[in-house]
Amino acid sequence: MPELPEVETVVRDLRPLLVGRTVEAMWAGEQKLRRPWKVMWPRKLVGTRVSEINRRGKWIIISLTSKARGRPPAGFLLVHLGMTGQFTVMPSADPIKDHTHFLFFLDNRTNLQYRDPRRFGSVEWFPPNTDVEKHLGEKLGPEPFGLPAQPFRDAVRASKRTLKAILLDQSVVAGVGNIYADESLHRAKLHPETRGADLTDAGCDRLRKAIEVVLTRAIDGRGSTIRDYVGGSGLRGGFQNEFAVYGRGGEGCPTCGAEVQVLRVAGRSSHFCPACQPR
DNA sequence: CTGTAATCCTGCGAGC
DNA sequence: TGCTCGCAGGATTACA
Repeated sequence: MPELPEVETVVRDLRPLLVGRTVEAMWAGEQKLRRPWKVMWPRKLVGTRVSEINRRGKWIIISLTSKARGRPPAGFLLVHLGMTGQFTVMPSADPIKDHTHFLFFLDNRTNLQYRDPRRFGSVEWFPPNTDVEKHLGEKLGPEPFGLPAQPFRDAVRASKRTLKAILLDQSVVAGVGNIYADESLHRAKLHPETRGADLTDAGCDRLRKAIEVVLTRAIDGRGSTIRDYVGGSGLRGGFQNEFAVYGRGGEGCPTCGAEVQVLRVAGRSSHFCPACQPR
């Protein structure tokens, strides 16, 4: 579900609700997430305080600090929302929904909760001396904002894969998923099956800028809710109403009116306008 | 190197 | 209604 704009919205929502709060108690369910996690949690996270929450690609990084000397070590929580993850702060009095996998009870009668019906997400704890940015950076490409032109051209043209596959590859650019890959390709007027190696300088530059514009607008719209997604305070997104092609197969292209087509590319359904995005 | 399919899961809409 | 089928925002792995 969540791509960069959704994750960014969650982080922005959660920041004022979480930073400075102390974890007073915690609960974790029995079901496995994508990676083994519960056993890694020192119970001692109780008593720690949230000092920061940040995003890198589609990952959420929560920094926990010890509240006082002699208290247990804190560290970091690395969270990925997978397809259906929801990460919210809610009043403790609210009922707990199905598929909730952990709760952090905070010091102001609220709790941080992770809910994920399909359990494709993950939650991992790392010790205080971990360089989380570096750890993520080993597999993640750069953030898609303010990218310099030449390295992006080089990265795209180094591959003979389709543009769709390249955009979904988190090691090229971090944060783009199926929705925003299709929307970016439409904005750049590039066919999803075009080969990276075949792009001109101008094509690479259009694509780079299109990604940035699309993601920025999606963040402004608080992300896209197709089914499950909610932000950190439980609010749905709004950008789904501005899709040019995603989920609009058979409907008219907003630019030229031609019928939006759907193809399977890189194993994912890919929506594009055959007139605006010729091969 | 590329592409494809399967895998991890639950839920929902389409079609019969 | 109720059933089956296919598909869904992600990421990894095995295999051709």
